[in-house]
Amino acid sequence: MTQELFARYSFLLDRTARKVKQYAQQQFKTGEFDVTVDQWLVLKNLSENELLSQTELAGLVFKDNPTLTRIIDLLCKKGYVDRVPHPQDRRSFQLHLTESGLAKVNELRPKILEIREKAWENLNERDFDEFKRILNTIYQNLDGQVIET
Amino acid sequence: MTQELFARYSFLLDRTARKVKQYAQQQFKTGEFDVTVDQWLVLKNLSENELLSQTELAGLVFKDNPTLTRIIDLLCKKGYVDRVPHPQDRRSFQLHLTESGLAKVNELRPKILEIREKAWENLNERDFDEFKRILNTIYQNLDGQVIET
DNA sequence: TGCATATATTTGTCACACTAACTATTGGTA
DNA sequence: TACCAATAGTTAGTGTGACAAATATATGCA
Repeated sequence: MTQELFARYSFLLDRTARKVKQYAQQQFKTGEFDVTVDQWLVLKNLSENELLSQTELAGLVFKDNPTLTRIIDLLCKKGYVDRVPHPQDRRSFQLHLTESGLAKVNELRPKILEIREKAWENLNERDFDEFKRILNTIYQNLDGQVIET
Repeated sequence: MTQELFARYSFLLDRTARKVKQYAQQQFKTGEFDVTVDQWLVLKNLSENELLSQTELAGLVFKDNPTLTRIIDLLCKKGYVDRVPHPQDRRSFQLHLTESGLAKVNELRPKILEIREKAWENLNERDFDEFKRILNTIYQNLDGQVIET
C-alpha cells in the first residue's frame, strides 16, 4: 500500500476536525451563545439524560474525567448546571441541568443544527453513511473496543 | 434531511480525530520519540522544504502563527531546529533543520508510517479516496477557499 | 523624506486533551 | 473488623488551538 499517501489521513482528519470546530465556535461567538462547542455537547447530553454522574457523562461524550471536571466547572459558574451530591455515594455527583440551562439548550438546539448543516453542502446521505462507517472503523481499529453508532 | 442525525458528524469527527492523535502520541511515547505528534508534523515538513519562514510553514501545516511559534520554540530547545535570521527581511526567520533534527526525521519516518497504518485495517484504497474526498469537501464548505489534495 | 499601511513574529488569555498523582469514599474479603 | 483494591472526582503540568493585541520591520506613495 502507498504508505506515504495513506499516512496523510491523519493530517486531513485533524485539519478538518479543527476547521469544523473552529467554524462552529465562530458562529457560536457571533450569535453570542455564551458557551463553547464542547460545553454545548455536554449541555445537550445532560438535557437528554438526567442525573448522570460525571464519569457516566464523560463516557457519553468521550472526554476524560479531568476535561469534564473543568467543563462542568465552567457550566456551573455560568449557572447552567448544578452538582447535586449523590444520595448514596458521597464520592459522586448527580449532574442537574438548571432551568436556565434547559432554556439555553432549547434556545440553541435549532440554531446549531443549522450551523452543522453547512458542512454537508455538495454531499449526500450516502456520503454521510460512508463517512460515518470509515470514522467508526478507524476509531475501532485504534481503540480495540466495540462502539455503537 | 435528517438534521439531528447529520449533525452527529461533528461529534464522530472530533472523537475520531482525537483518538487518532492520542493513539499516535501513545506510540510516540512508548517508543521514546522525544517529540509530540504536532512537532513531528512540523519536523517532517521542514525536512521536505528548506529555508521556510514561519508563516510559510504555518500555511503548510495549517496551524496559526502563534501555535507555530510555540512549536518551533520547543523544537529549538530540543536542538532539532534553528531560527536563522532572514538575510533580507529582519522581521523574519529561515527555519533550518539541524543535523540532529534531520537524523530524528530519518529515524522516525518509517516507524511513524507503521503506526499510521493501523487505522486502515479493514479498509481499502477506495475507502481512503472516499474519506479524503469527503474530508476535503467539508473543509472547503466551511472555509470557502480552494485547497489542493 | 515621511507617514500610512501591511507583514512577520511574539505575547497573553482562555479552553481543551492527556497523563500522572492525589483525596475521599466504597465495597469486598480475610 | 480491619484492610485493601477499586472507583469518583480533582489538581497539576505540558502541549496545542483560537483569537486579540503588541512589537518590529518593510513597503508604497504622497
